[in-house]
Amino acid sequence: MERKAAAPARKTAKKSAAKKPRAPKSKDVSTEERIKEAARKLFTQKGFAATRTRDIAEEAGINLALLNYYFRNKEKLFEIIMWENIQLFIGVIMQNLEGKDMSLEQMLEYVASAYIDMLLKNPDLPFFVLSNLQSGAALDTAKSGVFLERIDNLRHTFFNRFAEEIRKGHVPDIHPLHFLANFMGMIIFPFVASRLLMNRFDLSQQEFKKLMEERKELIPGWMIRIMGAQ
Amino acid sequence: MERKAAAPARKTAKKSAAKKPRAPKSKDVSTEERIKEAARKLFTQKGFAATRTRDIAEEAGINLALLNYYFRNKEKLFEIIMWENIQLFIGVIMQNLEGKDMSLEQMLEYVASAYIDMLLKNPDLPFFVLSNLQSGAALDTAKSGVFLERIDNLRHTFFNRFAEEIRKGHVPDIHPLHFLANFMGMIIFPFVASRLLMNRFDLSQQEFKKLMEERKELIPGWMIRIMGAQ
DNA sequence: GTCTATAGCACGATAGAC
DNA sequence: GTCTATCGTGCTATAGAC
Repeated sequence: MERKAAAPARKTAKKSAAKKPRAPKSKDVSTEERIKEAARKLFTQKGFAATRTRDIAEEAGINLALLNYYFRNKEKLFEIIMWENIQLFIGVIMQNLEGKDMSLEQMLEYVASAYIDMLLKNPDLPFFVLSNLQSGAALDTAKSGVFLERIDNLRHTFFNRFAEEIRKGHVPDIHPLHFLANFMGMIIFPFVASRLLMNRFDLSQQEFKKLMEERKELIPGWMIRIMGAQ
Repeated sequence: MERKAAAPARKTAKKSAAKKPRAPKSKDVSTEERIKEAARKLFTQKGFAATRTRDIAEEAGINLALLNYYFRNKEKLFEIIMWENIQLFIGVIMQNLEGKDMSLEQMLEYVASAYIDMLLKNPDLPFFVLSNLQSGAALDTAKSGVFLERIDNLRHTFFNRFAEEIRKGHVPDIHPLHFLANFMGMIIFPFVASRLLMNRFDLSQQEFKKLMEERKELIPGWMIRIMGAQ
């Protein structure tokens, strides 16, 4: 009857997993950390549903059972990774700005530069974070809400100073959201659309990276122009 | 032994599915179209892996087996939705621009306005499209490549005229990618981060929508400023 | 074309030896 | 702490009646 493959939906994932000589990780990293590292990589790249615990175990070079020994289950592990990623993602924005007494332009330069550096190291991060904060993502919608609250409880130094700055001098009639969206969009969007852009302009990874480096200096200038009195 | 629930990972999805009186869709819509509509909704919201064929069937008000009757399997159905979404997503950019002889500013206005209208109607679209074009997404990486090629085969009227315009007059030393990334980022990013922004600024859906409407007129102005000679 | 029933497998989680 | 072996179930896909 030629049945053979009733549920072949997984052929994709299995293929690349074939053998792999169990990554020669140094033993000085604890097993728990190895699992988290593997989970971070896979969850961040493929999302919750598309990642299988078996893959995490293999990537970490340990047995599947250990995953449930250290972290209770897949979901718990995901939430840990999720929260760490969120902190990384928005942490950049609010580190050490309080009390630094910078000008607006200096702030923009500082944040843009730090953010782009971080994104060059973690290109998949914005997608992961944003996607899991939007509704209807991997987790229960209620869960996203919890994270959003937790985010809000961290004081947004940059957001606040940014909004304040706008209210003070620049552009009276325009909602601060506009400028924040522009700023973050200019920084983050190219990473979210990197494949599309690299394809469009026929760029190598190196060339793309170089352009992103350029943006560290360009973006603050653009922002100043945009925020000038209308 | 208290086993009972060996794989409780699904509690989330099952809950909301409880009964639902089989949506009173009008009969003049073909079954095939109903399935596609349901699939578009769910795939776009939750992605490939997190969407179950059972949910699609229920959402469409038909039996599961019909899904495989019309479309061969889950993956085939996904590819159809994927491609239609891509066309919607980048189609806006290149409709009727050829031979219209607009100024740069007019082009920016036209595209920004059309794009934002489309995004207001399909807020989940950018996430879906971008996420599935980046590597390591729902589908095999090779698949993304196919789509990228297909995209490139559609002539990018706007991209071309945009890049050309930049080369002609404005800003000689800056790579066109920068401006395209800025433009698309300003348009698309707020939708990708809508939850975060609405939460941050304490906005209702209505208020958010209104701000997006504002951006139709603001973005072209900002772009002109940015692209002015440095 | 549309349904019910079910095959068959892959997954997450656990038991239990060491 | 770490492993192997296995359970129970959710899933996709199909067979087959109507």
